[in-house]
Amino acid sequence: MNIGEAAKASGVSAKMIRYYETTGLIPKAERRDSGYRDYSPADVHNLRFIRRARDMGFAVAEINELLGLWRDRSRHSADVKRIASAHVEQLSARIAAMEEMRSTLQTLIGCCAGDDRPDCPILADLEEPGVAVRPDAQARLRERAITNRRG
Amino acid sequence: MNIGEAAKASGVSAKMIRYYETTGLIPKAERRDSGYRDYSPADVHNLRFIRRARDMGFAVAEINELLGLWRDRSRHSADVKRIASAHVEQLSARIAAMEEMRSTLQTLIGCCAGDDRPDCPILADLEEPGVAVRPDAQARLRERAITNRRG
DNA sequence: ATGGGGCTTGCCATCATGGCAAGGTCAAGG
DNA sequence: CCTTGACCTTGCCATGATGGCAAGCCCCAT
Repeated sequence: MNIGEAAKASGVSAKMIRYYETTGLIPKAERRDSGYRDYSPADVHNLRFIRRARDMGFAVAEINELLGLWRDRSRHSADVKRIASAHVEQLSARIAAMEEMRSTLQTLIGCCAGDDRPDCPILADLEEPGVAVRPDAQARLRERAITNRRG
Repeated sequence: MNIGEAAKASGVSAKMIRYYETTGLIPKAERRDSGYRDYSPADVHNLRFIRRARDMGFAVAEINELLGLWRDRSRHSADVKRIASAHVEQLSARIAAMEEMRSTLQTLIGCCAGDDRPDCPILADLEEPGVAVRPDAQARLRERAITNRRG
């Protein structure tokens, strides 16, 4: 199986398959006389595992650990669970940070006329945080944003 | 004002101030005879705007647009609002993608004993999606989105 | 005048991915 | 058999925002 076929079958691009090989995430592929890499169904199975883990947001270093545990028949599921839990924590932290950004921006957007006049609470807040929108107005707007998405 | 003082006053690291200068986000700083960059309070004001916009997750290219509108006294607030709204959309998309990852992982984690035995639904799902857990969680992950960028 | 801290530039690294280019290989059809 | 087009190879460059390191110069206080 050529790298292009393996790519289609696994969902991992040929470019990334080569990259994973150079970084040691996957073993070096067999080569044919032509120099072409040759992949077995087992290799594709491996790649699909990687692809799936990437889809869940795991970093390559974490996937390396997961692959090790996957291969280790005497693994402890606690180790897998610990990696996954740490990743969930990381996801939660990033989600929270982005939600805070979004909330702030939605408040400001809700205060912006969005017409052809120059006055803009969004710019005003970037210039001097908290001056353009008083906290109580912010709180009201946040409530509306949550309960009624068209404020 | 030296770059270090400007950095402290603005919250932007000296390194990033130089970077913003090379990329043209901010104009080239005045230089003293020694070659040291010299910053005015207005420069710091500029940098704080940038810092704040970064805190809200705007990319540097977007901040460039925002700075242009900030300086333009004949701007239309609609243009600012459009940029901010687009960014909120982007944040929402990333948040949704990460929430789906988290949801899937939490389901799997909830099915994992987390002990010293090797059986692990997390690995099982990475190997063969949807076999270890209910099918509805599987359907969600099929949608794959761009998720790894910082907000 | 000396020492320590700040400034300069420049280069490297991150992380996962895409793109481009020059050249070799394979398979199908004339 | 030869051409053609699709595919493979390696290698280098770019991304985006940030940190680190290093060699060398500058400034101020003792």
